[in-house]
Amino acid sequence: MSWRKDHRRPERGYHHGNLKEALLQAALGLIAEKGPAGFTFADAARSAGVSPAAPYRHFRDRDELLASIAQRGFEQFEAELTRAWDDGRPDTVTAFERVGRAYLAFARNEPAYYSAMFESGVPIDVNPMLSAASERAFGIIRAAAERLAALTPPGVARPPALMMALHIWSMSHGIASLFGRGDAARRKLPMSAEDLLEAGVLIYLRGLGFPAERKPSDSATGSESAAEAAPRRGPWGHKSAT
Amino acid sequence: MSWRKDHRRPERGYHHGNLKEALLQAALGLIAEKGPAGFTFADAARSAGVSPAAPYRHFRDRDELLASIAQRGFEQFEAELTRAWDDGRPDTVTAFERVGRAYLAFARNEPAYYSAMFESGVPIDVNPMLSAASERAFGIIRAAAERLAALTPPGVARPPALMMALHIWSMSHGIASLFGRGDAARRKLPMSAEDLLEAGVLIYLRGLGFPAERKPSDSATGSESAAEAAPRRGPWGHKSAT
DNA sequence: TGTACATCAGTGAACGCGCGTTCACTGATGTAC
DNA sequence: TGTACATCAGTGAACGCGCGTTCACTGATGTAC
Repeated sequence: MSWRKDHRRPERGYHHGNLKEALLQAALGLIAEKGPAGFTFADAARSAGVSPAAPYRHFRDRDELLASIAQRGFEQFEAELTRAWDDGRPDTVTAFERVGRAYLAFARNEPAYYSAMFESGVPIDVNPMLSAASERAFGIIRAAAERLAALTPPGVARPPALMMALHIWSMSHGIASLFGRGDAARRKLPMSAEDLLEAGVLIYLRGLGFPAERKPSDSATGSESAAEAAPRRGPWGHKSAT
Repeated sequence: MSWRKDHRRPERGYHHGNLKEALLQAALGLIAEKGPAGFTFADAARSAGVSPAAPYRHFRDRDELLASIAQRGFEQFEAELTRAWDDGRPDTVTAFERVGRAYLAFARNEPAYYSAMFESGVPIDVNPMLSAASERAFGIIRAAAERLAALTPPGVARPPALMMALHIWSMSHGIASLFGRGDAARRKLPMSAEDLLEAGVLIYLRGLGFPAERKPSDSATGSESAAEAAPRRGPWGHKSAT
């Protein structure tokens, strides 16, 4: 087709061409297989098909590789949460619950990223890029909580929006790490993790005055649909599909 | 004092005398230091002052040692939760919140046990003794949730008691693993983990109809104090002591 | 009470292995002129 | 367009290390008689 250099088959001569990326992918695969503690720098090199010394051209050590993966994970996580939140459409509560489901979906679909982010022991604070990425992801949850806080019916005592965000994050993370993944160390559940989280969030929201006393439209944004006022039932009535 | 053999000084001759116990303690200390992934069988032997072959007399391998620690952790955990629950005294809601605090306290005070139990990758299901111990610990939370469920005001939709127990467990575990320990990988919080959990549980309980519509006494047991009816305020009004 | 013997619990030397890391090197690529 | 040279990115051999595990062994303990 084309004779342009960029389109050459990646025949993998002496130079790999994109080893950094290949190492990240290889490590991700190994983490998915054996957990974040179960892969080594040499493993990643072997899996990428290069000599054990090659990774040193791209990462100072294993921790730097792991931190890169965690950072990328947080970025992808943020993107998923942003998409789910969809700026609070069609209404704040619906979007909020969707964020919760997106959280679990990420933990389930990207267990390697998730464990690199939360279970690998990578210190978040010491790496500015990493902690910024982490903050941006949490920022989505926090922004959603702030919109929710602005809607809380008057007269209902509520904590700061930050705290609400932390509650939702904690419950999501707790469910994800106790029940949300397929590995053998997790406990069996008589319901799906998704149903468990949805019910928990619903009860929590009810404790904040939602949706019984919910306003017909979000006065904070003035753009919510009438679906906002539709009555909601807990999901614990129907059997889980899982 | 006494010349009885049992009272001899443990002069550590050829025979250790209590090596199994010593290995468990040594491993516990190493886990506290470096995490459950960061210790080795040889480490434990060295730390207990014996040759690297000695542990094989007591444990098949590192996993069996780790499982023993996790089991012991669950037993101690169960004891703490039982003490905190105190059979629902002086009233169900107060005792329930106390269980939550005990959960966090255990995670904070016994991080080595906690991580062996929940973060070490030990498969719970395949070891009957271990999974039984785990079930007994969770049983305390479930029993508390069942008492709570029996008190739920009529007309308030609520999930099965098992699900309520899982919600509380998940939120507690989420807070403990994200914010509850001192290690560097955890995130900084503008409040204490205890306050965060207490507020979260209060909102959750409010979502179940507590305590606003709470009965003056637990009709389920008929033995609760009048404090049951006292109004409760969220802890988010006062500054955290931390 | 004493003795012979079996069993228990730990020793220490040895092994093979894979890891992290360094090193001089070399093939490939980019660029100045 | 061609050439010389600098730089880049990977090689492969080597090292020291600690781990898991095995092995024949031996000191200590318990017990039958």
